[in-house]
Amino acid sequence: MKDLVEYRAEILKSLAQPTRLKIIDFLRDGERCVCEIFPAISEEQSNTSRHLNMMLSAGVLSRRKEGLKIYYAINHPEILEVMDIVTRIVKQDISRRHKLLKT
Amino acid sequence: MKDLVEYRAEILKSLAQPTRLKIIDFLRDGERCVCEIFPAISEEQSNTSRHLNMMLSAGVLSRRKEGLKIYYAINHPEILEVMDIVTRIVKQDISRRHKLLKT
DNA sequence: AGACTATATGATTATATAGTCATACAACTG
DNA sequence: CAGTTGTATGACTATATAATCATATAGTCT
Repeated sequence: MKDLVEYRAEILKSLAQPTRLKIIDFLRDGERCVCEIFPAISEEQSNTSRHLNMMLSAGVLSRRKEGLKIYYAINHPEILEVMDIVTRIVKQDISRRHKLLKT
Repeated sequence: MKDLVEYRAEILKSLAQPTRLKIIDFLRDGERCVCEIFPAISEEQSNTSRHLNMMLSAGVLSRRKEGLKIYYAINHPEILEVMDIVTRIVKQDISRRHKLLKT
C-alpha cells in the first residue's frame, strides 16, 4: 500500500520532465488528441504516448475515447496552479541570479 | 543555456522523490542542520547530504554555515504552497478511488 | 473484407538516479 | 597539536527513465 509521500512523489515526478511539461502546457486550454499533441511538442508519437500514459496513471491526466482518437486532458485544475507557482519561482531565481551578477 | 521548461523540470524533479519530500516536510517549520535532518527522516548521512545538495542546486533550498554545522532551509515559501496543493490532489484522488470501489 | 488512421506496446539502448560504504575535509575542543 | 564532530564526496551497484524503431491493436471507411 502506497503512502502519502509516495503518492505525492508520483504526481510530482509525472510533472518533472521537459517533454511532459510541454504536454501540460499544451493541454492548458483543454483536451487534445494524441495526434494533435505529438506534433505540437515535436516528439515521436510513441514517446508521447508513453508520457501520456504515465501522467494518466499518476492521476494527472484523464482520457476520453472518441472513434479512433483518444483525447487527453488535465485532470485537476490544481495542476495548473502548481505549474504557475513553479514558473514564478523560476523567474524569481533567474532575476536573483542576474542581480548577483551585476553586484 | 537552460530554458524555462528545463528550469521548471529541475525544480519539480528536486521535489519528486520520497526522501526529498520527507526533507521538505521536516524543514517546514524552519531551518535545520544535517545532523538533525538525517535522523529525523531515517536515512544515512551521506544519502541525505546528496539530496540536500541536489535541492540546493535546484534553488529549492538555501544553506547557512555556523561552526561545524550546516543549516538548510526552504528557499521559497512558494515551495510549501506547491506541496500543499499536491497533498490536496492526492487526497482527492484517494477519495475518488474509494467512491469508485463502492459503486 | 481490405486499406487506412490513431494509438499503444515490446525490445533495446543510453543515461540518470538512489543508495551504500569508506574516506576526505573542515571546523571546533581540550 | 591530537582527537572529535559534522558534512561532503569518490567509487560502486542496482534500478529507473527516456527515447527510438518496429510492430501490434483497435476503430473507421469504401
